[in-house]
Amino acid sequence: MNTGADSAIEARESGVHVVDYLKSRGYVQDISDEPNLRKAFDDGIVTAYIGFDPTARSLHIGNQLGIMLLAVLQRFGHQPVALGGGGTALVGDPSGRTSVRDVLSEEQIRQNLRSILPQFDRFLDFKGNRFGSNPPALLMNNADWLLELNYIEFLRDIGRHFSVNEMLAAETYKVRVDTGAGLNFVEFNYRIVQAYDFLHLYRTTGCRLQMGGSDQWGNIVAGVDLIRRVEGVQAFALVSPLITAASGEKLGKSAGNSVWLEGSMTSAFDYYQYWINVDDADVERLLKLFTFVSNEEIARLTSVSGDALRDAKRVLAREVTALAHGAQAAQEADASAQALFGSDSLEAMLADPNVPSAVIPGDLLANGITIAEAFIEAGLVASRGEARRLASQGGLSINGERIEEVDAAFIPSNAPQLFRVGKKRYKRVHSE
RNA sequence: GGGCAGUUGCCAGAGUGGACAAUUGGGCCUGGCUGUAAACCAGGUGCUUCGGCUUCGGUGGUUCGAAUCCGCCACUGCCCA
Repeated sequence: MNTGADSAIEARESGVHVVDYLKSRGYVQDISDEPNLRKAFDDGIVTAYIGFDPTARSLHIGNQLGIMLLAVLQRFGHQPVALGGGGTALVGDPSGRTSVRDVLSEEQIRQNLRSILPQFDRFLDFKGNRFGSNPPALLMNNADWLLELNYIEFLRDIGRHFSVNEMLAAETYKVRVDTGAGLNFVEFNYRIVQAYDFLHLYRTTGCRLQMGGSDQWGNIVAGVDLIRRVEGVQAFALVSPLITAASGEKLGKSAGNSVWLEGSMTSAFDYYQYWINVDDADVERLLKLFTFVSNEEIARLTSVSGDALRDAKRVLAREVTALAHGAQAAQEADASAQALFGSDSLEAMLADPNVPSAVIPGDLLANGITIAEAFIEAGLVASRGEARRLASQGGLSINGERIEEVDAAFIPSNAPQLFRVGKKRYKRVHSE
């Protein structure tokens, strides 16, 4: 089932141009000067960066497209830079926001960065030559240079290159001004700060390409302009389309919650489930964007329709989970999914250590609890009222038996019991 | 600095003294049909020992009774300077 092959590495070996590979995969929405960027790639190692906002203590699926862009470039022998926005997060990007963003504390951001940075490790190679010949990826934090900026110097050297008229005309700011939603001065400066990042990276690492989602186009081009004005050098922008699920929902949202890369926030099992549950219409696109499965294999997998498309989803879920959580975790998540959904075997589900489990402590059981309370203890429902509602709608079961009366006494068992809410939420519950 | 408007449940947004746990839409959840998909249909969506209890930016009042009236505070927007 695991295809094993890495289409980016194969493409490089067979002489496909990076830009063509990126395009064939659907990563490219816009490039600032494609002919010259192609030339730059041909002439040697290109250093490229993407910024990541440390607004939470883990990256989520929404960030993963950017990681993939970096990962592809590295497989083609170029140098990716993952930039933690420790400094810019203190400012807050107004792009795509209709209201003023909450600003996190410096300490909060620092903590977030510490836990985020290791997550890149599975996708990128920080030592070098893991994908044939390739330079090591770099990890940087813009707080390192932004925090020590001198305001007056910055205004004099950088600020003078920016036209307020031009900025006000930009969609990002215009929307906020026109709708009267408000835009404070700090946010207004975000673009300038990000442009400065690009300049700084050019100066310190020779970075000449910034990538990102299409919503970042304006910010990236501002950096390209700044580098041209200050250094007289051509830099490039490459942005990917904004990826939304067929449902119109933002990618990476499950029931309105983000799907995280951090296993303690979203388990590998749930992560796998997110991908296997994607809309039929999204499978092909997601395989191209989030895996290294070859174009031919993807075409083959998605040429079918109906039920058979589930094989494609399974490949998607396995491959992406392997990237984010490792091959072992992907294998286990896949096996668990088979146990839960592939058969009706209660024994299989109960025996599966990868199905999330919960423990009901003995001191609670000593006094006797109701079924509703047991579900609350297991973390499957929030309140008795909810348990009652679900039961009346036929949504609760233990070991496959529908619960009719949630106020009945819960009967503990020495063996684990399979609690279920709806079709997809399961827990193996142990009574102590 | 001055004038005006606003702050309601996950979101949008009704409600202007009792019939309000609060109309409606979206979202979400459950059931049915299915393929762990989509679409569609139905129900649900504060907590509860089912007696009640706690919610409408914060706080203090008025009143038998306040999301609704009054004072102060905070935040947001608009207009003027």
